[in-house]
Amino acid sequence: MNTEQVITMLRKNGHKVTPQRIAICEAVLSNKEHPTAEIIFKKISKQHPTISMTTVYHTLDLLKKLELVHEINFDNRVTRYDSNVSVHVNVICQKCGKISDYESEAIQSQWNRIVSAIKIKPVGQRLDAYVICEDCKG
Amino acid sequence: MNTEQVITMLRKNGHKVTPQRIAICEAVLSNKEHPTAEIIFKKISKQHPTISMTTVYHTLDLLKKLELVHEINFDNRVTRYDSNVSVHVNVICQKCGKISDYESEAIQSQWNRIVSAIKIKPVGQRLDAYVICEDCKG
DNA sequence: CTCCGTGCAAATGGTTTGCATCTTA
DNA sequence: TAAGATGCAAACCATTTGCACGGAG
Repeated sequence: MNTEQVITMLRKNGHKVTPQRIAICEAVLSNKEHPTAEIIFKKISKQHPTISMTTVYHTLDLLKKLELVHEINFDNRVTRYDSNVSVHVNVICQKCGKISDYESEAIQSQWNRIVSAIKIKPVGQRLDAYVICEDCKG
Repeated sequence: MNTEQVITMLRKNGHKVTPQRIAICEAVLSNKEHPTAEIIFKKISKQHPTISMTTVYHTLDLLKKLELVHEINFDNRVTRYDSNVSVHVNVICQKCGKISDYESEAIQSQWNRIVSAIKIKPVGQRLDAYVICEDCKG
């Protein structure tokens, strides 16, 4: 999803296009590491020194409604935003919290078998695998 | 997991056995609906009128460390506790928030294929499927 | 010109922490 | 009796809300 597509998407749904919104959209859609609102805020602050957390939260809510991002909580308290809305596995280290995404045809088809076994048609999904990563095993 | 097993588990790990702990353990381990700390607190309050949220939180943290429950956030803000630590799918309605568990040989084996495809040995997992349930479709 | 978006400041509320008292072992 | 558990009250802090100003359409 590039900048023009985001702008089109916003206009199509009757939302205004502001510099802040463009910056937030670009920041979250390009970051594959499940950033928090604060991480996005800090990234954008360099270009938009007057931006506020309020606007970041409002815009992320908007993107959530437009189905461009998913909201997920890996650890407590802080919400993370995932711009990968396709079927994938989040591999999360229990010690250091590092997150890696795995996405493949195989994962997709195994998941399809699971949902058809349950007889549902999900509108979304979340697959987490908790591990102790190599760095933390020592 | 019954009461005696919980008591044994606590003692084995050097923790004291108190009436409050027994009540909290029984409440969370018998409730399959992913209760919040407050739900557990209210359930126990009838038998233990002086119990506090502080104790509930402390005990749930303890059970988490002993791997008897998993901590999960389906919606924002409030943490839920899942006493089902086996491989299963949480089917969650996006509208009303109702949660159903699905567990089967098939799900277990498809998940095994996914983790072996990624070449990891997870210490735990979480599988969510988001749906709009029949009641909310109308 | 109108409506929506922005951002400051204040409120919210689930969870955590400090600490004095009580209980288990 | 010592180490740990309980529970009140206060602190915490990510997120939400109220509101006045500003910019997009």
